[in-house]
Amino acid sequence: MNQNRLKADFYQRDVLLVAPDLLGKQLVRVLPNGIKLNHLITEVEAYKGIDDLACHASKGKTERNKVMFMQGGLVYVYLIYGMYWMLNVVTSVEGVPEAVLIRGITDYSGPGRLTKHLQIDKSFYAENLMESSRIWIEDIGFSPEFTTTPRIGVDYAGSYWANIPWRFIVE
DNA sequence: GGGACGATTGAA
DNA sequence: TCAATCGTCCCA
Repeated sequence: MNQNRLKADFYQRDVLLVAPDLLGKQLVRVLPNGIKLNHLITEVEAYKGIDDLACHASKGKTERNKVMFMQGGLVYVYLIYGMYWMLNVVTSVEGVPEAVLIRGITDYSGPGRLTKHLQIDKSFYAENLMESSRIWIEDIGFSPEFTTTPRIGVDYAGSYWANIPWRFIVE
């Protein structure tokens, strides 16, 4: 089993290649009680490097975002508005801070709603998707059509970065 | 030590 | 339209 699990060669590419490629992939989460949850990824956003003013890495490396500077294939989670955990997948190679925010999966729309369903919290910070036994992503041979739009909730980044079409949504 | 703010959500 | 709710970051 798990021969379909995505590995380093998938994650350690440019975030603008990885983000749309994650659409239609299967996110697997094994809960503490052993229940296995499977959902297809339906919506993502790309956050790319220190120049992208909407990306947390644009303010330099901090305790919160340091995992973005590590190798692709790790998990970046952080708390937003004091109550929602955001699930991100780190991409590219060590030293290049990029990540994909998982904004939607089948049956659950919204980044805060899906992490609540999947029981994702701070304990997943820097979790390795290529080795973990409680969360990983599989290729089921599905590459859906998708559309792009500007990213959500990043108006503070200025018109250029707030309007660049780096949100990817399954049709 | 203090204060402002955020890659959201659901209810009014 | 707006409150909930708190870790992180920046300034003093």
